[in-house]
Amino acid sequence: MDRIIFHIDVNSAFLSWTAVKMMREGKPDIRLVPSVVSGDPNDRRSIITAASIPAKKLGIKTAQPVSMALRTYPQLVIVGGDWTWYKQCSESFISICRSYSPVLQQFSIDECFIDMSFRCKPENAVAVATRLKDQVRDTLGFTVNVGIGSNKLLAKMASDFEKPDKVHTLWENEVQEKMWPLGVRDLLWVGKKTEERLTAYGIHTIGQLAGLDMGLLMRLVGQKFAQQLHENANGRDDSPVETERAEAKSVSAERTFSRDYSDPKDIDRALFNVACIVAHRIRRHDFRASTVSMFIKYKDFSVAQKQTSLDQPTDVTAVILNEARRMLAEVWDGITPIRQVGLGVSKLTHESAVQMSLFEDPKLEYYREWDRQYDEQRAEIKNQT
DNA sequence: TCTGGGGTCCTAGGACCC
DNA sequence: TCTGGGGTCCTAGGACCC
Repeated sequence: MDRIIFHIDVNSAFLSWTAVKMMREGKPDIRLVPSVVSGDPNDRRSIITAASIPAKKLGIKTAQPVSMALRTYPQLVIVGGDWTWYKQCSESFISICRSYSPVLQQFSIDECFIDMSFRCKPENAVAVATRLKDQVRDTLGFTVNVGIGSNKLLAKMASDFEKPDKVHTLWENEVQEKMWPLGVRDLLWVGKKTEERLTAYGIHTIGQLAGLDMGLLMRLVGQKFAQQLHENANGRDDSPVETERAEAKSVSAERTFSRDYSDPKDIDRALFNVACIVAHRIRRHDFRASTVSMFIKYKDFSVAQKQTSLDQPTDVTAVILNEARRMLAEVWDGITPIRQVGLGVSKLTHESAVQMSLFEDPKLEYYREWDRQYDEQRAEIKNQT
């Protein structure tokens, strides 16, 4: 049976959500002028998290440095983000979508898929999607695009057509007309590198990709990816709408310095901070990690990274930090300026560590107590906000 | 102009075991 | 003494997503 999938995507999410909040405070609608949301508006190293449509028309793009956008348009309105507010907006948005179908997969903070197969007929899908989109706009104050297709890929591609506040269909019989003329870069999973490889062989459109010889495609992008690209370019995708949220497979944190640092004390302080954040996060989800990884990024954006396996899974900050410090000493000469440090853990389990008191570091109990106090303080700070 | 922060999945090569 | 092949785990690195 043919499925009916909706992909709902908030238009310029962070920017729209900030605009709604500002308007409640009696301020003008920043969606109507060139404006952007960035991490820290005062930091020259910040990049743009979301841009208004007028800003996009000037060539300002998401992920572009703020300083670059200011050069394009000095009067650009720059606002900071508010995660607490964004989470509230996201929850309200998702709950409206869920009222249309319980078979919902949240794809990110501002996107979801719903399976409407048993909820509407193909011929009234557009009417239902329009109702959903209008309901979000009229009750929450921000707009969404709804893409309709017979699978997730087509629905997602459709929601990316003209914006904002629009409903588009991309049924299988429309693939040739609506999707094949698009550039390969518009196909989901085709990024910069893949685009370069494809255009080097004269493959510019999704239609050309759809008809490409599999042998050649495999040599260009690898076997598995080739198969997926070939299916997707032909509009095929049998992945289900996953209602269960998958458990995290890794947790990481990273910090970019306001300028490049080369003093080991500064680097160690940053490593300490990210270790605290990562370890706290895994404890909160009752995880323990068996792999610790760290990386440093230099001025030229080249990265040196290391990863190591632990004998026993841990959630102790000091254990994770120690491994990271050891690896840092292996990859860094102690002189070359560093732009960014990061630390991550993976191979997560919920197993409690096997207690081998005979061999266990006697300091471990002290470390755990330190972590308990850290977690308590974090909880207090959270309660205050 | 000078590039954030948080994730997922895949591939390739080496070590080790049978 | 020299040889093969498969399976699994580990690390490094690359590409993509929002």
